[in-house]
Amino acid sequence: MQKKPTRTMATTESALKPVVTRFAPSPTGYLHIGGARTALFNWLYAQHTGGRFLLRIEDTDRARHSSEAVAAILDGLKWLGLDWDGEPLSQFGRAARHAEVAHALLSSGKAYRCYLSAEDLAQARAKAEAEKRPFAVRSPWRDRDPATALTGVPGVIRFKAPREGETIVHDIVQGRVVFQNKELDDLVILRSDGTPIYNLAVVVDDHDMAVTHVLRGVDHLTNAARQSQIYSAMDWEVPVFGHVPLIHGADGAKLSKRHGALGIEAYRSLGYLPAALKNYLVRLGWSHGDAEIFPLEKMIEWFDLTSLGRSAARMDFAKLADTNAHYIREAGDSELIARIEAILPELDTVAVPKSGLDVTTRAQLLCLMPDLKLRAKTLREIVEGAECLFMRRPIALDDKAAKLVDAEAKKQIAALVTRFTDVMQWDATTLEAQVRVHAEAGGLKLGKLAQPLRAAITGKSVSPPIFKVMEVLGREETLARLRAVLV
RNA sequence: GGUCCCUUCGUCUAUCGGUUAGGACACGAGAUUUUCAAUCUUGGAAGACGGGUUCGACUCCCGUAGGGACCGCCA
Repeated sequence: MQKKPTRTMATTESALKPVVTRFAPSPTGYLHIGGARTALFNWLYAQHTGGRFLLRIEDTDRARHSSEAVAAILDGLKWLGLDWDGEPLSQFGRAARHAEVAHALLSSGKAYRCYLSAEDLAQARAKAEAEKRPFAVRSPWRDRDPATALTGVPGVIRFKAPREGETIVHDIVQGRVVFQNKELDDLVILRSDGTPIYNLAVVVDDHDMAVTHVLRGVDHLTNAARQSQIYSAMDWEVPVFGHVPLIHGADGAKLSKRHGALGIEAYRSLGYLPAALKNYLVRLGWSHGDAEIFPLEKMIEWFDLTSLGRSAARMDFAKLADTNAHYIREAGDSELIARIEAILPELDTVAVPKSGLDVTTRAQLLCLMPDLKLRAKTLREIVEGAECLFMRRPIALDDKAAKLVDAEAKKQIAALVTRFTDVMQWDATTLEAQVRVHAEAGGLKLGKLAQPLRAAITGKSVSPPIFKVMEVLGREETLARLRAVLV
């Protein structure tokens, strides 16, 4: 290595070693919000240190594996912009290596063949429960001479966990967590069919992939203890563990479908921006002083493991919406249109062309976008705000709108129509000027005229600025809509 | 039940023994306004409880209560 020491490495900015992190979902369902957050944390930390972020699919349980789920997870990560290094690794494909390690443990006396049947175990468990006694597997095969191994019975390989002393997990988030070894029993590492069990596979893979930092949900904390024991048995270096708190529903209970344990693709089709979702997620359990908005570069620059909190956070859709509104306002108009078009087929709340926008509508939408995005918290709300563009004559007026178009209003509209017919320049400024002149002449407040116009043109009492809508709709369409309420 | 973890405004959080306990979202009031927003001003709102340690605790220690996670030949 001939690396010249750079200036930055010597200065105050700590020269962090590039780390290797990973995200290791099991493909049993979609990528949920909690998974997205752990993936984000891992990704951010890798970026922060200039390291690598790897992806591994934990698919050793073939019965629960689904390739659609894998695809959904990859799509979700891509949508969020969490790109991984190299090819995603399939854990299943490494079964031979896992078995090899299990056998190495076996021959070094750190594991043993166990012939306890599932029924034996179930009985022992039931008995312990009946006696209100904590259950731990105590296999009679643990200390038996390996030569007495049964033949013809498949059996499993169990890890010979230490019975004395304690196992300490040094966790960068949770601190020093001590487990008494007598509480940890001998876990199966290789099934009777020769396939590996999760806790073994994880250790072997993380080691082989040279993972330096394992960031995952606290639900894995006890696994960290058992995994630490396997690391020691293999004489491998234990990675840095960081067990992040889980995300709860708004009521503090476990996140269920009712609360919004939606797949990431649901957030997409609800009209959230990936940047907003990332921003919201990174603030759940992590902070950087009073900062709330993190442009990606800042997020990467500031993200650290020491500022991760230890308590569970609740999902707050109002805050997510606010963050999303912020990113919508910052986004480019054509980018927003592209994102809207991407989710158009999934929009069921508004009458929009599912097939896509025609050239005219897209141009109108683009023109109105600066006004629309100021009023929307989600892409769906943008579309809802733009509904007047998708409407076809005759425009149906809702109750409030119908009320606004009373006899007096119709009189004014009739007068305005004549005025508009002669307008040279059909744009918002000119139109507004015309209406203002008319209002002044009649001694009316502008709202007295703008509201009926809005009602007649959009069918609603609220809309984007009405003169802008008129401009975008064009002379012909606008006048036609106005005349329609006069008959 | 056992083990482990957590506990500051309604929510997300700041505070790293000395602050009028700060910010953001949400909520209330006002200003502005062609509607709705946006924006600006402004208000209310918190250290679970009980003991210690200390000159001094939100901050450290212990206990209680509440919440959570894990206890599979699942991951």
